[in-house]
Amino acid sequence: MARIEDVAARAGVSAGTVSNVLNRPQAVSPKTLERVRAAIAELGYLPNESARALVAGRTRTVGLIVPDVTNPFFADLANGAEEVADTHDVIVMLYNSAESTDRELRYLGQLETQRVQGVLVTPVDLGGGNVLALIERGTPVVLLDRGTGLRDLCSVAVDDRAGGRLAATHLVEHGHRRVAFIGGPLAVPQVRERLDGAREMVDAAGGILEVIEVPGLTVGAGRSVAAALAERPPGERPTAVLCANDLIALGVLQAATRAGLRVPGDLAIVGYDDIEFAAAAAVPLTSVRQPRHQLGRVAADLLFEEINDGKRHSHRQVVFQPELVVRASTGVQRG
Amino acid sequence: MARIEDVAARAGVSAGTVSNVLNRPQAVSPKTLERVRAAIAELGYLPNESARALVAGRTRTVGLIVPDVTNPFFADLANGAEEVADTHDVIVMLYNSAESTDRELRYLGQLETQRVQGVLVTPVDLGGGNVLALIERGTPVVLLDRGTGLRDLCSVAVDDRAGGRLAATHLVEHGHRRVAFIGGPLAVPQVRERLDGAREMVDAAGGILEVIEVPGLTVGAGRSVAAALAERPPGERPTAVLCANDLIALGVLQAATRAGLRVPGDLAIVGYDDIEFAAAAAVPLTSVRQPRHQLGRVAADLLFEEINDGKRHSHRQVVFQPELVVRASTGVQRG
DNA sequence: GAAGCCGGTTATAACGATTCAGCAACCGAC
DNA sequence: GTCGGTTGCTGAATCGTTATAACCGGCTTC
Repeated sequence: MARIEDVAARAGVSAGTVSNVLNRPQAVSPKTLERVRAAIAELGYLPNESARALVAGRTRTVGLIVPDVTNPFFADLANGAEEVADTHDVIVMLYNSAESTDRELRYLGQLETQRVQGVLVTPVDLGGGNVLALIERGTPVVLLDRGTGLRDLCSVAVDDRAGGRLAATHLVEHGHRRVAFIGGPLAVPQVRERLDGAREMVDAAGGILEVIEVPGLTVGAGRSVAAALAERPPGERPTAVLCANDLIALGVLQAATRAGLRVPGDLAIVGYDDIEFAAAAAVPLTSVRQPRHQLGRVAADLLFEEINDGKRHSHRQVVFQPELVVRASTGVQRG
Repeated sequence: MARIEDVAARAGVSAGTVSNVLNRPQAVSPKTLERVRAAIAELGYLPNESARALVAGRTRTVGLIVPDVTNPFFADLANGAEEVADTHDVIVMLYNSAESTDRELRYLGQLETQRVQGVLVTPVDLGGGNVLALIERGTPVVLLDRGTGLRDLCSVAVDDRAGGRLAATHLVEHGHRRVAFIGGPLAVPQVRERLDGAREMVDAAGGILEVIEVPGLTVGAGRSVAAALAERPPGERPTAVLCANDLIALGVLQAATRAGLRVPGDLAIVGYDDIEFAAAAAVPLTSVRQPRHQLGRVAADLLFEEINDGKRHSHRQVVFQPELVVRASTGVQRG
């Protein structure tokens, strides 16, 4: 593969000039510029990034570690981050930790030996143990959607409590007074916050919020809860459920329909995340949407700010507001 | 950040010895080994990959470009590839082309300037135009799940025709003689092959296969087809549908149930891909499963074979056999 | 006692780019 | 015709690592 010297020889100039053509073309005369460019094209020359990184002391890459690539939330977020990185001439390396601390640790290590400029990461363990070591050794890090508790770090997140309030307010305004919150484990901050927000509004309306904790945010969990709810006499059943994510909501929808409950007539449903399937469900789902793409963009902005400002950078925590998308599963005004 | 010289100074040896500790510890005396390792730990030294790559003339990375990271098929495939890469001490860089030729081209370019050892890619355009340039300049490439037409390349894929046969045979054995195939665009080789396989078996059984082409493999497409089918008088309606993927199948399931058709009583449904939602659907879906993980592993194996064998490597096309997962949507034996 | 060997170590030369001081050629101005 | 000032290019040093040849006591071996 052609090196810069080969190009230089072919164009009859020195290597330094070729480098100038590549990096500061305005410092080269039009005539040689053309000659060198021709040589580059003829040889199919591509600069060696390793050599560049070595002399520059930094690579042109940042890392992005998400807990689940198959979740559209993170795919959109990744796109947003990439757009911003692009404007900085930086490549985003994407990794899927799959919620595994081990994988996260491995990837962080890889990114560090690769000397990436910075890392965007949704930490698996909320204390951010793996991440702290990186930071101490000087790699800029921005936290995504989790671990906002860590004050001396940049982070972006969505206000889950506000999301809970949004969903609950919507139900209350539709006349619901018996509402169930389905989600879990409650130890997950995201779930907890959504619950707290919901409780706040239901309480304020003088309603009753029943909390049904489930082991995971899955379709299966939603189905078994709905099956149990359907068994109750109508008077002891909530008229609406607020689910911690759309998967649970879809499960509830399936099992409830199956058991003969009509949605939203007998049971209104609100989901969370607004995944693609939410709109495509048998009864399109009302859901809380998060500004995913924007989240990625701002996270990347913060990261580059930190990279460029160096020591005199002050960390910021950005919190986005979610938005309610109303569809058929909560029906029309009631009561 | 600490360099190898810093470690050497601290341990009272030369840089060469530190390098030996890292790369050929058996060539170093136990005493100095220990001293050097201690120094490494104390300084938190991490070798600079750019420098390593520069002298080695090759990086320790390969690229993986998939058309849709959110599709579990590719996520599993990526995991398989990564496992293999791990045993070669190589990092997998993951990219999402999102079916965009532009993005694919950009990523391929990035990978090439990064001097990756090789690339695994599901080409967006089936001719593989973008990919050919890479290959000509000497980067080993293995094609994933597409573009198997290109003979002088390594590739892995799943036998879609066999998948179609598998699904159709299952329906025929359950007594179905009026079957509809729903999928499209038919120009997509995957879809076409599945259809051909299905036709083969339905024809052999003396049945009738109706082809319903849809613009895309989406839930919405499935729903509108099912709505139309439900309008027909029972005698003119197929008793079973074979869908080109699970999303269509889920759409059909929803709309059919909605219209009062019972699944599988009035309409049996077979999907394709066996995505997670298939098992979690209102009526769990019979579907054709592909050995996704294995696909990734073998693709990576082929790539490393090519990387290590160099010129005297002969390209291979590996084709996997799919597997039918029977669930409730095709019910019990009929007729 | 000289020659050869051996494990363990060091010094040195790459790898492919960028940067920067320095130099030649040319410019208009006096 | 000489002088400062550009402009455009070259040559050398440099980044952090690995590979390799050379070295060096200490030990056999004849």
